[in-house]
Amino acid sequence: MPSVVAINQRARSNEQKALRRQAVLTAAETYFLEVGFEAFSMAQLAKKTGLVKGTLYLYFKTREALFLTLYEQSLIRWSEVFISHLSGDMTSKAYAQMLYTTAMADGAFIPLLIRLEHVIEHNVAIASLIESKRVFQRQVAAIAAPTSTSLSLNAAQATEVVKTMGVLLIGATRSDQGPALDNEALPEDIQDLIGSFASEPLFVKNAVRIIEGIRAETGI
Amino acid sequence: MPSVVAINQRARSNEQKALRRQAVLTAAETYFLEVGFEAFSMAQLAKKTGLVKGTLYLYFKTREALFLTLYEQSLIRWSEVFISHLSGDMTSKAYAQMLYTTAMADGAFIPLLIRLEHVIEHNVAIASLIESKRVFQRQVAAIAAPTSTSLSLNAAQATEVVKTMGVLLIGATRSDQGPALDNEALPEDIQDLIGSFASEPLFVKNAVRIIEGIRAETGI
DNA sequence: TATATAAATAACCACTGGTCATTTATAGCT
DNA sequence: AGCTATAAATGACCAGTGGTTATTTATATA
Repeated sequence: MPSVVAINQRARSNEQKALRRQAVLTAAETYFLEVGFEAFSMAQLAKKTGLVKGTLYLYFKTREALFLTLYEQSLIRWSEVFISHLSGDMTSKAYAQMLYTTAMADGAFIPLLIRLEHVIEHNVAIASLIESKRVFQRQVAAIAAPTSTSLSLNAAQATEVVKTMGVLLIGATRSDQGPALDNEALPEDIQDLIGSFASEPLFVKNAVRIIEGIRAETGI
Repeated sequence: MPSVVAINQRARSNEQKALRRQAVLTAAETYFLEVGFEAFSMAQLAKKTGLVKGTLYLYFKTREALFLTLYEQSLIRWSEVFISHLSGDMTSKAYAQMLYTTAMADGAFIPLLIRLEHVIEHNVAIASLIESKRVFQRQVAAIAAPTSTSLSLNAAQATEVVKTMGVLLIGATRSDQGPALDNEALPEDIQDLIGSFASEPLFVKNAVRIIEGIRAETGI
């Protein structure tokens, strides 16, 4: 009764099935990091896993269901890293910078987050969607607690900061999602324009403005 | 020499071709508003225009090239409406509210804006991309000028406000892009969560924080 | 060792965006 | 008025997509 499922073996126990499912997810994440969301094909993923396309649909109802799971995992993973980097007393700038750095360091998190509502949530069972929202809610709470002490905010303020940071992160990192125009054949004015949307300062500066704005609203 | 191109006629002059191209764009926008980005198919669009799929590719190199043009047109259209609603002296809240309202009123603008970098720009000739960025730059400048007087900011601050508002708008309207779960069969905690991301207050509140943050940085 | 079960398969489906050799409307010339 | 060169329009075609399902087959159990 092997607990590891080799290729060409069948996953029969629940444990084996969970293992195979996770193996698919791991392969999917690697493949996703290679080719991105749009070029990601289920047939290719099947080849990478050594399974066949139809088998993948035994483990995930749709392509988007797979991505939703990938998103949940990356959200949890990033949250834990971010929380572990929060310290007792931080400036809003240090906090924002740490949030940005840890989020960017997780290659899958932002690209998945960015496509959540537009694409991923549109081809998923409602039950999965609800489950995903609950995971989100739980992670917001998990981050809000240390945020409250790090930034000396009350609980409601900390929760608002966390939620708002997510919103800002999505907007600010948009420029990183454009095509890779590695060749600097772009005219200078366009390079300047793109440069003025560099995601890191865009995020950090506005995160600070928002956090300080929330803090200032204390007594009102 | 008719200047209007009827169906089953051929567009030969440049003027006729431009007209037909615009007719395709108009049909595309209507169709887009009906079915959204993901369900939009070139074959269906062909049927709606009375042309044939291959003919569409005479006017647009790719599906995304069509969407890029639609985006440019909606950007210009919205800019003009927004500018026309700016007055000499506005609170940052009134300004933000007007920006949000006019942007939402244009059904195509935000859904296209949101997909610009992730999808649209990835299947378009570099020349078109550059052209599109120039249109963007021009509209930012066109909005920044009245913004400067409306909010009593200097030119650099006004430009930063305009650019940052775009970033925030994308993040804040994300929740509107989720699947239409009209049925209130959602559990209450999920409804509350979704409610806490209502795009309008999310945008307006944080826009004010950012504008006031930028204003406060004047003397530094 | 035989059998029931369900995991895995492979052929299949309708569809997609995009291409291109062929057809044909028509502007301009004789 | 009729001819011809041009290029707009067509439709058949392509490789690929996400997803389905009847069939095969590995394997736990009796």
